[in-house]
Amino acid sequence: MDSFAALSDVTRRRIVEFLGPGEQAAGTIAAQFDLSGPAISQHLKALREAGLVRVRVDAQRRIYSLDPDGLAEMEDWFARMRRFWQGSLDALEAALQAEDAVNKARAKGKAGKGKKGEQP
Amino acid sequence: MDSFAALSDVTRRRIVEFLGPGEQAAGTIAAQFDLSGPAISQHLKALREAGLVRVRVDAQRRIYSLDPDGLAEMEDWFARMRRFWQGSLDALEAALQAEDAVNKARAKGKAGKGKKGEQP
DNA sequence: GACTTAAATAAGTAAAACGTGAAATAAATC
DNA sequence: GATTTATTTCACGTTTTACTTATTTAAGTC
Repeated sequence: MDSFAALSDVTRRRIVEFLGPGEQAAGTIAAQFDLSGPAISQHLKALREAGLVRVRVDAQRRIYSLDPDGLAEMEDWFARMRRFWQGSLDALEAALQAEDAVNKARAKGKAGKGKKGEQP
Repeated sequence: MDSFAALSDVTRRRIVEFLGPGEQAAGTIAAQFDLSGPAISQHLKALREAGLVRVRVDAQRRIYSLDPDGLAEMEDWFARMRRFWQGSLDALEAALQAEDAVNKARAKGKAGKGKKGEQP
């Protein structure tokens, strides 16, 4: 299971959020949810295998914490994508400004007629 | 389907990546994959409903593009979480430095005994 | 108006995900 | 060493997902 799939589940996302402030025992995590222990245990396994959390053993307890590496890896994807969609945002702004200019021009000259999607 | 679930699928993620550089017709997108047209159409629907992409109609063609809003919304989650795991990273660095200091001290004094994970 | 092109929807299916209760594992306590 | 505590693993039912092919919708083109 990859990191994205791991975070597709709301419960797992909430677990990650819960671990934000600091490490927590499996039982403490489970107590936050209206689900059976095994259910949480399986979610933790998924997060572990996705490299999003780490376990530390303390007697019978398993103490879970965020794995910054796994999370950073996901952010990388967004960083890579952001380059593009930031561009899109810029393009959108430009388009809106252009449209605005056209509207102003129209208001002045009140020229009519035009198919869909043209910017004269 | 929420945005995270939408991106949990590799194909959908690849579609988003493919749309990075700019808008593309559904057919062009489908051509990138070894899947039937309907399969891609369904993936596009999922991405649309998640608010990650937009469609524009051009005759029979549907031109898809990234929806910066939807993508930004996801990044917000990471931004919110980053505050925490940045802290964790700092803690990790501190821990590594501390470990380093200990190792140096050991090298000097050549004291033995320790748990697993030491590099003699 | 028939035909082609482009895409979406419908219906069905096999595989995966998510939950449960029961059993197994393992450390601490009495 | 039997019992309690914390958690995981197992077996299994239900629901969801990701595909497929067949059909429908809709806009050109001849």
